Amino acid sequence: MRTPATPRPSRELADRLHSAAIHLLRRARRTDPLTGVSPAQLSALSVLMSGTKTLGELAAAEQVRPPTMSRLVKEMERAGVARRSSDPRDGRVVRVRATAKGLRALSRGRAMRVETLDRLVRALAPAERATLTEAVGIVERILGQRAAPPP
Amino acid sequence: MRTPATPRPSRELADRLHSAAIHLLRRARRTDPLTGVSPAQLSALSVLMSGTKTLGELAAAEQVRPPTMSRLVKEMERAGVARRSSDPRDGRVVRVRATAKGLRALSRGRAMRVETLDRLVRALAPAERATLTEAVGIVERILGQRAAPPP
DNA sequence: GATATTAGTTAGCATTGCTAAGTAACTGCA
DNA sequence: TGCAGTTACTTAGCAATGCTAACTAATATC
Repeated sequence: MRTPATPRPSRELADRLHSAAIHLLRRARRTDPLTGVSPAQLSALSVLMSGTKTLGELAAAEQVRPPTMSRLVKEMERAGVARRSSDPRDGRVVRVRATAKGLRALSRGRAMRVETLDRLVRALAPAERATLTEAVGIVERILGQRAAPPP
Repeated sequence: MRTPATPRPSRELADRLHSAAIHLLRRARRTDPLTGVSPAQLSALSVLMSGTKTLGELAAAEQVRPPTMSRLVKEMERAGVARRSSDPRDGRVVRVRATAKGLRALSRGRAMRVETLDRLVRALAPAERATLTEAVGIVERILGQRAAPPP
């Protein structure tokens, strides 16, 4: 990799941000197998946490094609973590929602991931935590993540 | 999700950190297919960027079992992005290194990912960039990223 | 009512993960 | 030295998850 004659600070930051995100997630994911739910199912469940979605919406949220999601939902039903129902307004649409079992698995997996990260974050000095909190807010904002919290 | 009576600030930070990393990477990865190299190969190449690795080291770095890496390296050889050689000191060991073609693909893919993030970061105010830079440094540190190079 | 569009499914393929079991090379110790 | 155990990797075979192409059924359009 060649370093340009005039280094661009924002570019270097983007690079380090990228790398940090990769390594952070790699660390967090280690506990996932303990949920007994596969990674794709776990990820889909996280989308269903906010309520029922159509199969197409779920596929879009997961950045996956409809056939892939169709099969994944079938497996999730078989595993008892999701249920499908038909839309009374539009017979083409398949509505998908998480079961209690699915939500429990998601919650457990999430808790373990967060606990892993929390152990790292707890060790920080208050000022560092503040910096990190502020930075996370910035990242959420630039990704357009200000998802409105449910009332 | 139930909020505990006494919320733990570090736990909430860990949760947001987790979510931010997921969404950041999801965004960055969108350009990957343009490299013509599969995701697993691209990730393995990033490990090989720092030089030759044994197959076992590569598997460990990628958090994958040896058989999986064995086959991946075979595919990478077939695709012309990596080459294997034997270790003169230990006949059991397989050394793997990236080819020029592999490094080019990696570099291209990385550049596109970083460019995606850079576009987001460039829009920030200097103070926000500074905060983000500091935060990335903190994350790098708590993940213990100064992996000791082998002697 | 014929035609076009949309939502999902089915079929078939490629990639990538795993475990179990095998091979070859090295290590250690009587 | 020689044989047993360990280590590094490979092979074989299975499961999960991604895709495209082609299909069905329902709705929308004209």
